[in-house]
Amino acid sequence: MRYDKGRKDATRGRVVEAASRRFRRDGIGGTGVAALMADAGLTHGGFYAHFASKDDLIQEAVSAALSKTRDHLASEAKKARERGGDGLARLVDVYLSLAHRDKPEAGCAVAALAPELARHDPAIRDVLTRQIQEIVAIIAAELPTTQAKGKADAVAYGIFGIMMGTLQLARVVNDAALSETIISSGRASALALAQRA
Amino acid sequence: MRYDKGRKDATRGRVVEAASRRFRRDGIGGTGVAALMADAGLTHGGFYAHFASKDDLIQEAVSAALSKTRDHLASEAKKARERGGDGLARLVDVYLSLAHRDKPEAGCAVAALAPELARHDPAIRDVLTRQIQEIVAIIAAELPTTQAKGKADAVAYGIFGIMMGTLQLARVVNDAALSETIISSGRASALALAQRA
DNA sequence: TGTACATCAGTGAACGCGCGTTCACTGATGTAC
DNA sequence: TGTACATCAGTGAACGCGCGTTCACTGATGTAC
Repeated sequence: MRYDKGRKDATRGRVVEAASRRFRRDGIGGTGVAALMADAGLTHGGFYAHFASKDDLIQEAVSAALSKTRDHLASEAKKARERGGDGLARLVDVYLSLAHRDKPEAGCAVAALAPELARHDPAIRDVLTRQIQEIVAIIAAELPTTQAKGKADAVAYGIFGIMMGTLQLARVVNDAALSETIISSGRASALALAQRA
Repeated sequence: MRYDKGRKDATRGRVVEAASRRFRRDGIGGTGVAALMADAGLTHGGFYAHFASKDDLIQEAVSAALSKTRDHLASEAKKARERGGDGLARLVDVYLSLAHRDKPEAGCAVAALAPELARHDPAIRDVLTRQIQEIVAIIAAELPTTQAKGKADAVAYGIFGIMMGTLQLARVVNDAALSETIISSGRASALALAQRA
């Protein structure tokens, strides 16, 4: 082995990171292999030394993005709880924020890509399914009263649906005031739903 | 004029209809001009006798799709009300149904295309913004108690967000049982939200 | 310590293909005589 | 009523371009001597 053991892995990580940002910002179909390799400081030809195909990268990049979102939401909720605050309210505020609306490339991959991913390979959707369940479990764990697990999960799916749908609505609408109204309506609705648990 | 006055308009309508179905099923980027012209029984070259560009058609096709969804939801809610039933419950059931989940090409264009449309021209998003407001107004009109309009609209945005987010979740998940659970959770949550108005 | 070498991550030209768009044309049609 | 004609909706070859992928190569590197 001529180069450091870690060097190729580091490069690969840079490509995954660049792809995960580009995909969320421009869509998967809207992101070419050449563009994301350039983001990682490489030329397009090197791509196939790291990945079998674009589909292979999609799976990894989407998975990496969602893991980060999951960890971020969990840690923000935990921090708020430890400060004596409301973990769920913090989670909802972080997700339904202007910062998240305006930075899709650093945000939730489900909100950025759900319809496009629904048209992709089962392999990609398998990974996604597991990760959605993980995020929903984190929401369920922050729900106020402890009831039957099924009930908490049902409410948590409703809350994730409202967060993700509201974020997309706020992004697609072409009116700044309306977009902010939508975000605060979504926050209030998500929290109201939580009371029901 | 050599052909009937209505003939060209009829052809144009067929192209818009074919496009609106294809876009919702395969995505806008995933639908080529040649494919949608073939759906309408024509060859690709004729496209520019009817539309200035693909973007021009996108605006019209998305608008046509959403108008139909709006009218369908409004008429189903009205019929239920006239039968003495709950208009909003009917609207939610129609939207969050397995039939809607499995037929994106005939369903809500916002659920099928929101993230992709958010990346398009302001002209397209302008039309969309107006049509989303119309759909939300229909939901608001079905809300149980009459309160301040602002409050009803806020709740209605929450309900539309939950319907659309839940439908996308049910479509992207690769597990039939989970998908059905998500849909029924979404229904219950949307209805619970309505009680709050 | 200094040099020759084998490795292999990364380069960039080339591939076949489908895209949106253009354009010279064709041929079915309604009208004028 | 029958024919010649002008119209123009629709055809299909061609365009330049960017896509995902392949492949012969280059050159920076760690190691062996």
